Amino acid sequence: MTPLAPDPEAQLDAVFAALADPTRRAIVSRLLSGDRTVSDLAAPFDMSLAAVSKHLGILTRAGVVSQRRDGRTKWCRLEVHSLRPAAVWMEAFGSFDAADLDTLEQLFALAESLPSAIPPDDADPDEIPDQISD
Amino acid sequence: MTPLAPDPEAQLDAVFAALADPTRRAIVSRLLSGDRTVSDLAAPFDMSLAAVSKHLGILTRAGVVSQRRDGRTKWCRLEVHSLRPAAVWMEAFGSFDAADLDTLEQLFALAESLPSAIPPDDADPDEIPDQISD
DNA sequence: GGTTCATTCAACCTCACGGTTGACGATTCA
DNA sequence: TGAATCGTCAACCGTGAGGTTGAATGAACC
Repeated sequence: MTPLAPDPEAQLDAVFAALADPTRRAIVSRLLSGDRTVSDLAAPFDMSLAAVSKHLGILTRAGVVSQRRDGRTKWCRLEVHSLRPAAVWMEAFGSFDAADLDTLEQLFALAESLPSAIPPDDADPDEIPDQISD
Repeated sequence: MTPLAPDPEAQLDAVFAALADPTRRAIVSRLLSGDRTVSDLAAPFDMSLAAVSKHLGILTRAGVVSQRRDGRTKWCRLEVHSLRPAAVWMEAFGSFDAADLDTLEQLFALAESLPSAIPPDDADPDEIPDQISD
């Protein structure tokens, strides 16, 4: 499935295009919590399994997701490093410098203001409520 | 031409899709050095002016570029702040290593649960120059 | 072997992209 | 006034996205 396109321009094309869809962004977000199977990833969406399989194909061709076969199931893994060039591209435009640190700061401040939403580094992990536990 | 889509999810769609094209990324890059006219932006490309005009339409609809008319020429300006939500999304995934993914996951879940965590960019009217919509 | 489960393939639909060309409106200037 | 310039619009073409359905593949289970 040609996991990586050699041309860096085309690579950016593929990654940005892969992220330009809410279903695929949701898939990427869910893969943050760990590897998942195709049908597991497809479960929350109101569309056919074939449609999700296509989305995963686009993510895989863009190098954002890798797939490994285990028996009759296929496990999908987020390849975070593949997002790096696109992130660097956006950084290059200063879009993340002043104003956006502000936004992140807001986000983190917000996080701290809520009880045990995001624990500090030395916090006990058991405190985390199961927000993402489908 | 509806410069900004209100739905943040659709906003991400539009910005990522706008950046998923090398011509449009080159346009955005050139706009870093300052405002430019449409034909000035079109000059380096081996395509018709109408094609570049379409690209600018896509960038404008995504809010990445604003246009103001001055006589018979139209000046295009890069709206860096419009890249912010996409940059936050990307940068978060791209720069945190695996150890931080848990925290990141919590952060995103939190951000989604609070719609006003990332304020929409139409909040500051001072920043927006006279956007003349044909 | 036959069946069920997990996933993809193939064909089809609709719609939008990315490009072209030609006509058009608006503006500037001789 | 008339002509040149700037930019968009409209129509068209080919391609691919995003979805459907149904059949096909491949592994696991009885």
